[in-house]
Amino acid sequence: MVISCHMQDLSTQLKLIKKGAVELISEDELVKKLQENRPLRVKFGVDPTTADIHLGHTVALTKLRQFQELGHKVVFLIGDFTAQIGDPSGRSETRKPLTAEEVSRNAETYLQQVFKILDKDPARLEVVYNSHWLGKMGVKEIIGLASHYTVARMLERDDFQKRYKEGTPISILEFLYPLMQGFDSVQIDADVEIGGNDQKFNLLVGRELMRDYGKKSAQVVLTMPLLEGLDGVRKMSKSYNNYIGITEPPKEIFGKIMSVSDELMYRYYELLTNEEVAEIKKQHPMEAKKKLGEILVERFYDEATAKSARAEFENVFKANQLPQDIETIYIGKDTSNIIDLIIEAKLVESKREAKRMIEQGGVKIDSEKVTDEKFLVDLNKEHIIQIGKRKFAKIKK
RNA sequence: GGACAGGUGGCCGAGCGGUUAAUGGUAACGGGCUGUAAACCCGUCGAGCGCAAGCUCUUCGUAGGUUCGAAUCCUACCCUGUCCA
Repeated sequence: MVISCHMQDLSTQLKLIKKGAVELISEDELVKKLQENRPLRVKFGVDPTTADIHLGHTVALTKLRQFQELGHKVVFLIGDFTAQIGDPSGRSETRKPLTAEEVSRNAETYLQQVFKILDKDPARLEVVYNSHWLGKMGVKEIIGLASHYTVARMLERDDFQKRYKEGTPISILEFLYPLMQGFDSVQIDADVEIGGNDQKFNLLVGRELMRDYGKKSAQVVLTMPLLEGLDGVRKMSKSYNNYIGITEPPKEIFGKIMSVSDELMYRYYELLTNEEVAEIKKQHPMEAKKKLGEILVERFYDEATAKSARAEFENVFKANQLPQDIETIYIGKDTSNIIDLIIEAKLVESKREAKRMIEQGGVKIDSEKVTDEKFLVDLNKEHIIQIGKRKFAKIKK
């Protein structure tokens, strides 16, 4: 396969690359690189600290895909070594380091999900692991690396500075992180590195290190906005539990989108779709939201699935019907009282919680609200139990 | 190494010998309103037993101790921050 002959003209490339980005450092340098008319090496690194990719990650992945479509090569870096250190970026406390096993397990599933978005063609995608070089460094080399940066400069980083002022701990380990990430760029010979806005500092360290290590040209830095999570306030993150995972079931993705505020919906349109936000705002918000749900489900599954996710939603919540596929739970008894039943079905965590649910009118059997805590359920017949608005289960003996 | 300050429920943060399963905020959950929106309003929010009033167990960094009784006092240890070297 010929790689470099499909290069688009400069202004077209530049326009697409800048679309949605927060910052490009520097445009001049990028132009120079593009003018060399070769596939650029576009670095993107992830720490496989969790196995699942969520919508927030797809902002950058979408950008990478665009680079691929422009004929460039994505160097996808799995930070299997750095994941064991724990990057504090964007958070106010030290992250727990992971074990090697956790990391490699995560990396595997992570890649599977990345392939849903990126082109797997080896001419367009290279996957590398930073343990290959970082794992081999000796103390001498690490000290050498550390000598390239100063404490004062480290403390320039926003979150370090904040934590330092607040008196929250920063371990020396964490100072090493940006250096290692930067060293990755040296190893990879990155032309461009993409990252979230919170990564800006680390990405810039990469630029400096590349110069220090005598590279002809340093990487260009392209930062993308952080996607707000479902609460609309904090960034989307698994640890805040405000995320939509791309492997989640279609109806979950659709449902979560529907529960988002209108304001946030438009933000999602801006960062995750090609739609014109101004056009979208002309529609009824609910209609627009359903459409967004469809677009996203289609991206991670397919069109038919997207359509049925929407139909399902309309059935369950508008027409007040039951979902299509309810999990069936088998209980090995003829009868059971309602409290034990929903505990056994793992719909609630404790008896106290079960009682509360009933007291507050959140438990339904076969669409009938249960008010009696002692309600006895005949399990020889199949029943449908509902807890709250969205938990359903079929119960059988 | 020295001098201080601090470690409380998912998070923040009061309490500083009994009235404390522990004020308040926030998150979460249930209900109402709605477009399963958001905002807002009401309620719940360690666990087990009991129809209930209530009873019991576990929880305030860790381990001991004092006391009729401790998150609160003492001792040791661990962890964090500030200042000095």
